[in-house]
Amino acid sequence: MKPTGKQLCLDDLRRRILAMQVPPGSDLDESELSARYEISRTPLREVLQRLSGEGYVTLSANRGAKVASMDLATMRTFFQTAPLIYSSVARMAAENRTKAQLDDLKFVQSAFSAAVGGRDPDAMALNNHRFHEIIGEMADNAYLMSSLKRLLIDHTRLGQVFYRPSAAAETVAIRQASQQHDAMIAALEAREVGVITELTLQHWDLSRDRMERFVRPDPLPLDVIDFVEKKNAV
Amino acid sequence: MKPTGKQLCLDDLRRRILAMQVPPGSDLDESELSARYEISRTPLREVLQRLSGEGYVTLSANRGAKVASMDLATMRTFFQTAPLIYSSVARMAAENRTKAQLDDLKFVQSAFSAAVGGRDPDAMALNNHRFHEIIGEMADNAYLMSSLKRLLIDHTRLGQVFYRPSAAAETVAIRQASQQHDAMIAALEAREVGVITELTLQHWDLSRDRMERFVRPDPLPLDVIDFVEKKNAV
DNA sequence: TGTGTACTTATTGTATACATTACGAGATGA
DNA sequence: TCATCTCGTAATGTATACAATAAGTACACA
Repeated sequence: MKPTGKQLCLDDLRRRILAMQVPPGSDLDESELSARYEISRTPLREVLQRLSGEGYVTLSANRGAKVASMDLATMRTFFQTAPLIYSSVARMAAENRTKAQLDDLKFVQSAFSAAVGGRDPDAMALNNHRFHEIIGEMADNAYLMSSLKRLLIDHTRLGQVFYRPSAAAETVAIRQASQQHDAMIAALEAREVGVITELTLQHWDLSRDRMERFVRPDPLPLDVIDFVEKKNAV
Repeated sequence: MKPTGKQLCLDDLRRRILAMQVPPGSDLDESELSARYEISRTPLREVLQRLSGEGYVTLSANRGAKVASMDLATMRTFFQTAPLIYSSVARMAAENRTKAQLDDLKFVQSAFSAAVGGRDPDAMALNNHRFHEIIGEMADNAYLMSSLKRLLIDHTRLGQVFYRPSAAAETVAIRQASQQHDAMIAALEAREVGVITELTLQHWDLSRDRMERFVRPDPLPLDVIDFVEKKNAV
């Protein structure tokens, strides 16, 4: 069964937004997209409506679709909300997970691990996204799932920095994150509620630390600033 | 500016679903609805897509739209999740509320109070819904808002019992709820985080108590059962 | 009588033409 | 030179015709 162009469009747009291949706030042109995915505007618009419902894009009347923006206010809310939802979801996941979901999770984690080994930032980001989405599915809570998915969109987009190691410290952190994934799988398998909650918060702290470092980077040492100024003066 | 039929359709469907005028799980026929609201199927489908994103309806491929169901599993999750989200939202609302939002809230509460006086169950349910939605807007947290809105849909639908007083105890509870609303407004105005959290949980307890009583009603006294059996035997 | 199968019908999904709205370029005036 | 208005163009929003899919029904056959 050939995947219908509509489904392809939906998946691809999600992927491209998560990978920041289309930057936050950018306009999405209906004609252009319908041509690209070879579907007419009617189903394309349904895709955009759906992406809007999921928080990937925002629609405004007579103005079309924009990729959801990530301004400072949004990010502040993100950092405030994520630990609450993540830990709640993790607890419920340990209580409600099924065997099949656990197998899914292991499979995705192996893909994530492979991506780390192969230094493929997009594959890392997307598999990490899916990893945490599966934990959401395990929790089996439609109410929290909607919040979680929205958080994960922004988390994955912010995390792009994380998975594109500019410094050696990043690769160390990525391996540490991968190990935390393994530990989380074990805790979920054993239904250890206390352990999964603690691991989830540690995992969050690691991630937050990296992301905040990006938002507010370490100040350059004075001599470097000096160097840059001299260079610009030439 | 005449409200476009599409907006009317959206609002009316939401209202009717919340008021249980269309029961959970019932099918929504596209042709019928497009005729009723005098819009063509294209914009109607966009309305359904949107309602699906908000959790009012569920869509399945080639099977159309159904009003979101309320099975036992859903309700179990609801009771588990609501206090977490409600209290978190309330706290943030106290921190972030604006004057304009507070005025909105007072206005809606006066409408709610009037509905209580006028014994208008639909107006009570809808104004109560809006009351808590405004508190969500005050919190200014897009992530939690999506969860909150979904919770409120089911809360309002379950609450239909609450606002259609069969026993005298219900009217007493409704007046108590209304007084709690007033207290919550005061706490939000004063930005008393501790107070609003406490009030929110009390408000929840009151509501939950009534709803659970509906789900699992008090058992009939034995002599009544006896009477019913005799009657059926005739 | 039960079961499987082809056909009919009703409903959803898609394409396309048309209507409407927003945005910007250019003209006109102060 | 600047502001404002008008109009053209390009986008989004809507209606409708058509295609594809699913459910129901009648019929044949065991």
